[in-house]
Amino acid sequence: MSTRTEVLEFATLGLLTQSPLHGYELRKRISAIYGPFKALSFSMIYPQLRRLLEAGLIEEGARTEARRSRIVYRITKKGEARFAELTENISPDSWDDESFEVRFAFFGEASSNNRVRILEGRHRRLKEKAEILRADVERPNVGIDKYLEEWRRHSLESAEREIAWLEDLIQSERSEKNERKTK
Amino acid sequence: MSTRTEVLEFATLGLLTQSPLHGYELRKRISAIYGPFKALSFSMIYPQLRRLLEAGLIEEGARTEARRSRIVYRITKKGEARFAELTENISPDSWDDESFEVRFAFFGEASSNNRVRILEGRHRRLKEKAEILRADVERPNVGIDKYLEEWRRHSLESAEREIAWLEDLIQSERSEKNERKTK
DNA sequence: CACCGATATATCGATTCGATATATCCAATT
DNA sequence: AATTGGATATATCGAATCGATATATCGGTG
Repeated sequence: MSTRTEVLEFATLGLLTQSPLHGYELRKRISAIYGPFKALSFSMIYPQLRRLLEAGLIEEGARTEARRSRIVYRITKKGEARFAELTENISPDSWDDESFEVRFAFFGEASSNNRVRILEGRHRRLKEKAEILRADVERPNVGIDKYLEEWRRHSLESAEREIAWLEDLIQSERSEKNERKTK
Repeated sequence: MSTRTEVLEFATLGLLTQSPLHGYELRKRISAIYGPFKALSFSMIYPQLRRLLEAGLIEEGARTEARRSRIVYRITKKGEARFAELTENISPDSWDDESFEVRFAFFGEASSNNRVRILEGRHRRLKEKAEILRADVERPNVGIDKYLEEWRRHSLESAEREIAWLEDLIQSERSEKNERKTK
């Protein structure tokens, strides 16, 4: 799941697993995952839907008479299988900001093992990032712009906060799992 | 400064203001501004340098005999003027993540007034973002995935921390200015 | 019932990325 | 002294992606 196209395929199948949708609504929901000020462009959505349709991963639902110009898509068996496959299939790209964001938004669909693996991967990646930033920040700096340094300090803090957040999540994933076991 | 090309032009001129550089080194330094795991691609750098050369904003420095395949560029008067112009010319795009990051990295080159204006703009933008997230998080949620909600909560916290960070910076910018005045 | 903003699908040119090619420099190894 | 390999350095191409815009319909308001 490295390119945006792949991330989009995952998000599309994931959302259609929950309920049938048309392109416009799909775009809104994916944009909502990305958060404010970061919408997904239409030119990705519609060609994408056609691709998935041709591949038999989604199918056209019944067109309501009321809104003629609206095409509702629902997921097929094949599409569900593909989504499950993508969910299981974690690559190092999954720790990238956007990939992680989307994977995280569909955690409800994944297994607990899977959730933990993804959280740990993201955790590892951020640890690496933090180490690099820390080395930059703590090095006695000669001739480095003080504002750039200040930005790095802030980035380091952000990374550390996300690391702590991930640790909490991993913790609670694990304890939930144990609870289920001992029940 | 909306497109990546424009951000890159700003960063290039800014770095060349500080010292002459060749493409490879330029790319490394711009990537350093972006932080770990987010490099700039070569296909942006070299065509960009040619454009700036043609526009007379940069010029080829003396080629050292030692390293034949290395072309060092330095900024021209015209280039310096252009950089000053870009520094002053703030648009709403300047509050976008990437634009702000780069502008911030060249704060040393800007006037104090300019610094404050940029910080305040970013502050405004993040306030807006935080409000939207807060509304989402605090709304009694029916049927929203608990992980997506958790992600929003985390995003809100990050935004709030950056807001506080910006407020500190604005504060210290202002007090420095006053100190200079009263001297 | 006329208007307008939100809904809905669609496409195009321009931008940007990712992968790769080619060659050089330099330090370590043999 | 020759060889190897990894970092340095410039360059380009096709594919992916964006941003802007066109077109039409829907639903509520005056």
